[in-house]
Amino acid sequence: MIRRPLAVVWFKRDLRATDHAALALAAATGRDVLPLWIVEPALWQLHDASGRQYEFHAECAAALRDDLAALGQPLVVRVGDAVAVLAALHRAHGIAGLFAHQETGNLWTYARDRRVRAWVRAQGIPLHEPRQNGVVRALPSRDGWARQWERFMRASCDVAPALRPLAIDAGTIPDAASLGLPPDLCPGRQTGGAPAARALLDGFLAGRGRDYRRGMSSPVTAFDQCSRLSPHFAAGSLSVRQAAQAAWAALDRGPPGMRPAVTSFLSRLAWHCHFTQKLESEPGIETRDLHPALRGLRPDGAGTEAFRRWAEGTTGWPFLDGCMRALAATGWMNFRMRAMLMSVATGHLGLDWRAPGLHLARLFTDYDAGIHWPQTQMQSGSTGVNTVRLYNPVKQGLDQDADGTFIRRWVPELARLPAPHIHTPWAAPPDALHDAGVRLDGNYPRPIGDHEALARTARATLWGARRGPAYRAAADAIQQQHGSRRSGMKQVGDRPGAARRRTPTAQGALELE
DNA sequence: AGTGCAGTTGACTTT
DNA sequence: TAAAGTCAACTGCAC
Repeated sequence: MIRRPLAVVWFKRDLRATDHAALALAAATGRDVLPLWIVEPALWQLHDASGRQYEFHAECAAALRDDLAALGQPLVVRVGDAVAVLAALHRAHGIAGLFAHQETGNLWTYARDRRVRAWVRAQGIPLHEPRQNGVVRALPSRDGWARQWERFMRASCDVAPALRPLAIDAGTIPDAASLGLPPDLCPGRQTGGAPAARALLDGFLAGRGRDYRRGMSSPVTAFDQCSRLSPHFAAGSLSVRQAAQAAWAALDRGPPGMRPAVTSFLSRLAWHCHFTQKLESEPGIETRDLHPALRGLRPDGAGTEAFRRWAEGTTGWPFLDGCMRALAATGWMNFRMRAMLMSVATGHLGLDWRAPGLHLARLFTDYDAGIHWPQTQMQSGSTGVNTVRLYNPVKQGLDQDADGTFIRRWVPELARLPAPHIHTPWAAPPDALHDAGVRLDGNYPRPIGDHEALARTARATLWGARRGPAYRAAADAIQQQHGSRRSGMKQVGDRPGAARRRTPTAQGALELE
């Protein structure tokens, strides 16, 4: 039998057929192209993985299978260890080249990619790893990063190539249970796949996002007024570049009045890559406090009563509980409230960020290590670069949900309590509680503590760790490596003693809303 | 019509 | 992406 060695395109978190450099490169070789998705059980067993994420990815893969079938060869799916699957394909068909996008994942996928790299080298198989977003591998310095981001995003996207059909079993996409994933009830989960992504993008730019800048802050409005593209970026069913180019097109010829929203959206696309770059440059961010002075500051919270109540949404702070429950039921939460959830866990409750970080990772359909772990450390005050930001769970509720609409929906025990008591049921008059059918520590808990006193303690702990001569030097080094050059924050080379003023835009250095 | 004053607003600092 | 505190300028109002 004459073997025709294959150009294998390994799809990872890039489950789309368009703007896919690895697919285009493979097709350009003229060889038969095998589009491959490897479902790795060990990856889905990790503590940051969940059923909702897998199901979303599986829907993306199913849509990709259809898109590729239309091009000539459907997606081939195999279950198992990546090296084992590739080795089996190599034995059966011969692999002439492996094509896969560079990607920034967690420590497990980082190690997995190194194993695959070692294997292809040993086999003499050429490996091609093109870029797919604004993240730069082996980046020597952050200088000029923003400029190269725009250059990459402005470059034209690859169109999907025609594929020759192969006589290879396409395999089936397994369900979550067969991978050993526990049941993960998420009735409001978003739907995966490039068509769903395109519909969200088009709808957002056509007018749904008109009030984006104001609407993103409150969970009452954010579910409708944000783009909701995050899970698609995480699975790759839409590329950041495809979104950026659609946004630029909307600025040129989209509906009038959308300009502020689209401009904000574009800046967030850049931030998406900015945060991923941090993890790409320093993968240890997943497990290690960025600033040495903050290591070991807080106890591991896993298994504690405080952690359990935080994770279940029964802290007794109604707005916080509502946010946690809404996240569990939908797989999504707006940025501000994500920060509040992490801030309360690591601030008021004084827990180390790792267990809360893993809990949130599993609840996020859009979990992406490159966004999540840099954000987790920032929101916990572990980077040492940013100021301590403790969110007041009651004040946020009064600001973002003044009339209690959101709390009523997600904390139905309190639904009949009128605002403003719904924000502070522990302080409500007994007859108001009675009339609303609320029994404190009966059907809704008293708060886990006095949030103002807890915040004072947290502030003292976090600011206390910042005193000491070694603190500033280490913080400066972190800013130099990871900070945005647009931020207006102190740069090495600033004159000592020069005013380090932060203008309102400079405060926005790490501002996502 | 000017004055005193309590309360508000916004800019800025500190934690 | 915070919140609380300080301070000065401002406002509305009574007299």
